Amino acid sequence: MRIATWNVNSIKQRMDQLVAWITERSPDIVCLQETKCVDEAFPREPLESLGYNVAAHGQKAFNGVAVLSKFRFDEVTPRLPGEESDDHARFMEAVISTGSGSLRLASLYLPNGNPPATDKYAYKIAWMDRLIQYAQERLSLEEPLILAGDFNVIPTTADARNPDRWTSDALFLPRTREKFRALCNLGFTDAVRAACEGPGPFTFWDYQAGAWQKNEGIRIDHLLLSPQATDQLIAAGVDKHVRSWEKPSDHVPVWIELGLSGASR
DNA sequence: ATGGCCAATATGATTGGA
Repeated sequence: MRIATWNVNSIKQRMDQLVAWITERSPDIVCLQETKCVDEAFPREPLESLGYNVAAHGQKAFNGVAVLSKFRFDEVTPRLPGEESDDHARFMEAVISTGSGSLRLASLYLPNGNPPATDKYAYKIAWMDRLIQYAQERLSLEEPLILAGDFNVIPTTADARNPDRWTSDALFLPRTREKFRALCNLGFTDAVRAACEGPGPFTFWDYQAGAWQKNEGIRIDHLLLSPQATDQLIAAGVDKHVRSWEKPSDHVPVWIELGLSGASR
């Protein structure tokens, strides 16, 4: 079974690329971020025609997450617990019935947090604390669990082409990386790092300053696997070539292959 | 050469992204 995550930077602007990539990669489950689209306007039909169930949680203009699944949704729960007043559409948990039992996953879009000296960074850190709390509770279920999405965290110096350029950025500050480590150390496996030696691979290249042409990339889109999901990990990778397509997102798809059968859909 | 982009909005300038 193949599970992927992709920050598409507007679902409406990226439908052609999304369909092309799905056709090429045939993922069973896709977590999307930055759909930038209210649920009523989400382009469900072309995706349903490709055989996916669609669960979207969006808002006007910014943020927005979704999950596409060839398998049935048993539960779909928007919003990260822990702060009722947080109205950003950045998180959706889904429980999915696969041929090999139940799989719980979250499609998440962690706050950017820049500039660091503002309440935006405080919001990022508070959001990470809430994510840690959520993850701790879910790990206690001892089930296959996957946290997938745009974490807006560069975990280590191996995850940026030029780490020096990111030293004072909210994506790479020591406090940010410390929180990410605290999350991972609950028992998650960073699937791409487990499968690929660094430095790289990267998942984001800025539109500006010829970042793609110079390979000035960073790795900020991650798939974190619970021990029970890690037991099934076969392969992981990044579809870098998608960044070279016409009208690309600034992020590319990241995927894992799990040894769960997809028998009954 | 240290700057260069892209998407959404009651839009022609601003905000957010990273």
